[in-house]
Amino acid sequence: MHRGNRHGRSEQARLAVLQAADDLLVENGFARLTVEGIAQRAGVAKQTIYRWWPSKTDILFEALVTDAAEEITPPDTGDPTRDLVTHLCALARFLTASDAGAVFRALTAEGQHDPALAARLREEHLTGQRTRDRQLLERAVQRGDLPVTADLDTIVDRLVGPLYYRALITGQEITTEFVTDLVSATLKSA
Amino acid sequence: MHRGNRHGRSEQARLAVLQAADDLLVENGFARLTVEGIAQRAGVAKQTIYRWWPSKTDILFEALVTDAAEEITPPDTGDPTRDLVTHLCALARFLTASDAGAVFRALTAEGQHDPALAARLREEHLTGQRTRDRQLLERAVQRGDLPVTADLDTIVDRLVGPLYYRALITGQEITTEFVTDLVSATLKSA
Amino acid sequence: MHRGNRHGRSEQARLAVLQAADDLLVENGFARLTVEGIAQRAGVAKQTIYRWWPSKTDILFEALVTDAAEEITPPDTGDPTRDLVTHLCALARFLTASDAGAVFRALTAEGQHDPALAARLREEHLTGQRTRDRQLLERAVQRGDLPVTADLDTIVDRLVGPLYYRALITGQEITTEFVTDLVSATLKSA
Amino acid sequence: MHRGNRHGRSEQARLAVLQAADDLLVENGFARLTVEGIAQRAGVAKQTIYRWWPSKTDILFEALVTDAAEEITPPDTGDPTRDLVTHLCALARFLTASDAGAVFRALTAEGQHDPALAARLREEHLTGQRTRDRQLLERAVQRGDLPVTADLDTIVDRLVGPLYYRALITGQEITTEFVTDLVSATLKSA
DNA sequence: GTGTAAGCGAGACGGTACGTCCTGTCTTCCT
DNA sequence: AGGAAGACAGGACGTACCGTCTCGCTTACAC
Repeated sequence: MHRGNRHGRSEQARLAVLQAADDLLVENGFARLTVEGIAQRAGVAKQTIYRWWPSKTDILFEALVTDAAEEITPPDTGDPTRDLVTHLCALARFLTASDAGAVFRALTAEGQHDPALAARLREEHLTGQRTRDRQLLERAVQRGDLPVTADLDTIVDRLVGPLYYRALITGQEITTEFVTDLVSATLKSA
Repeated sequence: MHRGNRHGRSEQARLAVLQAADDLLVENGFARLTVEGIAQRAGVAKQTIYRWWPSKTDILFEALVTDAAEEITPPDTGDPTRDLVTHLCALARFLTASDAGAVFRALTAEGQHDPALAARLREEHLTGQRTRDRQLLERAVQRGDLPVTADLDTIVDRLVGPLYYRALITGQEITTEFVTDLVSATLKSA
Repeated sequence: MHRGNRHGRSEQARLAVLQAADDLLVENGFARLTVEGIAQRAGVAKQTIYRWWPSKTDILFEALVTDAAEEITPPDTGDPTRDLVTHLCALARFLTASDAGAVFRALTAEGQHDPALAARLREEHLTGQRTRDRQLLERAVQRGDLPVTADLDTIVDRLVGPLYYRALITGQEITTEFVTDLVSATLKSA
Repeated sequence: MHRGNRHGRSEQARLAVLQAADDLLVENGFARLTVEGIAQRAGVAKQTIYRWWPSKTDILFEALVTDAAEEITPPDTGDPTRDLVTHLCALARFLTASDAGAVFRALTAEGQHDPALAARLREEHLTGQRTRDRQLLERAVQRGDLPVTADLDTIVDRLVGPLYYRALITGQEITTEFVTDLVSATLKSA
């Protein structure tokens, strides 16, 4: 089980820690997520965690970046509007129902009182996410569903903002109908 | 300075605790906000805090409800669109720049891993806030700026969602222009 | 069980700690004596220990001073030589066979690399012990068994030195015969 | 500095370790003597230490045995009493003022809670030391300064006991006068 | 006007988790 | 093959707060 050598860390230990952190977060919530507990669950020494991750949020961070991209990569069926609805529904599912989404919510929460974490979250996750969101709008422009003059960034805000709002703030359900109406209204007004 | 008597709690202690909690949250962030610290800053015994508030989030909660309503009560100039822009700008300022907003962000963050807190936040703050938000739309309906068939709740989501998204998630600035465009596009498409 | 109040510490906790430290030292030896272990055995929080004792040696110290004096207070039968033998045998037993003696040996050991501890051990234990040792010699002087010119401090060294040497260094048994011979030879040569 | 070869252990590394252990013991005391620190000071890998010495006390042990004998080998001037005083003064100096003495004190201290170490210390150091001590007494017997019936082992105890006692327990200075008186009194009473 | 009871500041208590340090084992590379 | 490097599991360290408790003081109503 020991890997110890001069050329780098144990991949086994790294994955065990990420998995344990993910599991414990989902099981017990962020408040009860402790480095001590992660170490025990992962069968790893605390020092090994502190050696590679400055804090427990960094562990979650790594877990998030690893998982998120694949879960919410937009489809491309040739019908931008339909793809948009599909993609936003996937995003809603990610935010409300997936393990990675739980990690995202926890990190966003921490980011409220930790500007550095918030910044890192934007750089390493949100930027990529917005790029994926934009792709669909760019295809819509190409198809003529949106005017070339449209401010796509603002439109992204108008599309995903209500989803994040419902998922993180009000907790209202995000139905397909809600998404469909949101998309059609937003595209129409652009 | 002791109040000690058989008929009720010390208002002085209550206010000192709320103020201390608010200050320490803004100064040090939520992570470093401790009951121990609040007690010391407020010149109050820990037991006095535990006697009246189940947890430190309850202290913040009381501080929020006290402050929030007055900061974001919508105006009524007779011009619903203009009022809407004014109100949403005030909301944006509340979310990003006020002390009460910092408390709101902290509680929303905690609510991500504490469903009971999230529910309470909705009941005691968000519901009232959405009611205030809706009032403007109802006036717009009366003025004929919106069709009577419009689903006002959904429109509220589309209006405030992007603001919360920028304030809590991306951290992008919320300019008057952004709000103005958001309002006109949303009303147009409804 | 809790005492917590403004008028000082819990005597119960104090005694539990002293007893646990004493027991664990005898059972496992000094090397395996940990604050963690003492706290657990005593049913006390680590912080309670750190609050009242700067280090684990201080705990042992308190245990020693409490116990030692009564174990090795010299007798007075009117026969100084006999009393001397009795007393030195008691001292030998203390050094080699008693719990308090185990504590003494451990602290003396620590004192080898901690001058402050060594000094404190002298002040608070050894000085008293030597005073008790001297009393017998003073009585011997009064009886005429020793010349008034005798340097009693030096004689104490010659009497107890070999006992400490056997007990702490060579581990040889200290028989009554050895003590008897030591006393008679030492008194004769003084 | 690398020796890495196929022909047995590096004498260079061995000496560096012994020297480093000795230095660090004198500089920082036993409590702060760590295998990690010795390895770093000696420019040697931890594993090299663990390969050759079971524990850090074994390192000190080897250092002691190497140094001690030569420091306290008794002289032979033909005057046993004078030699005895000289030798005991050398012993006192060894115990209180030499580097090897510091190692001896540290090991004796450890021996208080480690019977195996204590036994080894007796076998490999103390036995030899006592033999050297005895030689002088045997010469004294040959010269007629001591009766042939004298129990030399007991006399050794009476001579060196007070020295160890002062050096390790009370910390009193060991003056030439003290030693001279001790020797004359002891020989007289034998 | 005295007695009683509730709220108060204070702070010790048993605990949990923190982040650091060192141990002794192990693996890999270099010589 | 020996030595250097260094990652690993384990576990004690001393610290910070947690939430509970008991204390002795200070009121102010109730008798």
